[in-house]
Amino acid sequence: MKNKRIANDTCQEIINSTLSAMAEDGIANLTTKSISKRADVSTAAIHYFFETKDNLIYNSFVFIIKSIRLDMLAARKEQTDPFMRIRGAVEAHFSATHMSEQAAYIWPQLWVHAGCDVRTARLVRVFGARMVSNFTYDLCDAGMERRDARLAAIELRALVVGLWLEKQVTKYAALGERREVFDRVLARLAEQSNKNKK
Amino acid sequence: MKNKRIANDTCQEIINSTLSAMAEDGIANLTTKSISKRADVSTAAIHYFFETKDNLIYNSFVFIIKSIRLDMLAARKEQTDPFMRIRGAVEAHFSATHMSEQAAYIWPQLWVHAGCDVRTARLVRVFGARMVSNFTYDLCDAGMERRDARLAAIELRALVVGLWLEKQVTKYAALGERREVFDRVLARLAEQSNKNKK
DNA sequence: TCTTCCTTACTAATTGATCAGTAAGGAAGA
DNA sequence: TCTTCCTTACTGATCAATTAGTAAGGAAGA
Repeated sequence: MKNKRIANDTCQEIINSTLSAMAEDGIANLTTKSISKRADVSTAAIHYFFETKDNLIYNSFVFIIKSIRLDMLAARKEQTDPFMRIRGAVEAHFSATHMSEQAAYIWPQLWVHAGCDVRTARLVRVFGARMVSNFTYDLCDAGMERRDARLAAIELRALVVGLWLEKQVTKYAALGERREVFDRVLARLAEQSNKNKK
Repeated sequence: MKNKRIANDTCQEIINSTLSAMAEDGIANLTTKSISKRADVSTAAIHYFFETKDNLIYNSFVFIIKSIRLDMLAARKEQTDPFMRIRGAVEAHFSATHMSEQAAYIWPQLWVHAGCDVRTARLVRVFGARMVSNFTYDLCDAGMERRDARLAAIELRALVVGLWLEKQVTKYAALGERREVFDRVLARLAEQSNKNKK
């Protein structure tokens, strides 16, 4: 309120507020006023730091993509076994530790925004492509042939997104079922790549 | 313009306009004015038929869900082989024949809206649950055990949604790859259920 | 003093919604 | 057949509220 020289913190606070407001009320009801209230700053501060509302939204998306990306990379580095790397990446995707529960609701908003904003579309595309690329690498590492690995990676990524959406939005499956589906797929892939090795 | 007594057509035109406006500009930029322009009626007409903007949005969502649902049911009825039924349902989901290309972009908007509207949330949940239920039935029909069928159905549904999203938004895979991924999964399930039969 | 960070105070435009009014047509009685 | 009456299906004008964005200035540290 009175402390100064914390511009970076203020910026971050505005971004956090943008994400939480978006998650709760949807992008349709996202206003500079609602953001400024949550961040406890004036609406003018938003324009001071981000110029336009559109730019703020884009930068908020960049922030979460980066966060999850970092989480996934960190989870990968801990593991040497390729399947544990995949599992770690997926877990980071699902939990996103430092993100609040609500922030998880950002993904569909991201996809929507990608539909009418080129920058956001690229952001989403690059993130997805990297995930597939990582999975492909891991599966090759596990002994799969390049082509099979690529297709399996695409399948894996689609599955992760689909299961994520099911958990967050559609919600027809029981808690254990989701986990079991994923475990089975991983087990099958492991079996498949072992067969290749022989 | 001047013709009256075509309320049903006008209603439908407003819904179509809502969907196309939503697909093009996103739900964030959806206004009664933009809808009324596309439908070539006054904004007052929108309120006359749908009372509130929110109610119009909900009814538009109901319309597409029903449309796709009908398409899927029609596709299922044509087939006797369980795997062909699954394939038909998925194809209907991907193509949505009588819908324009743009309308396909509605899904993420639906998921977003489900996040802050209970009615929409139920709509999405029921649609997803029915799809899983249908797939489970088909897989049982093919010879799978109930439990396996249920898990495979959840996997299948997640895969369909994930691949759809990849095609529409993320766009990292080539045209053939998507098809091949799905074909492989179906082939594997067929093999799996054949093994059970023996 | 200068720069950084942010507020108060504002505006012009747009928003969803409401209003009174009306043209078209069907139903019913004479 | 003609008149009267009522309902349906809208329109154009207007509403208060809200919107994103701006201009000016102040407080505080360097």
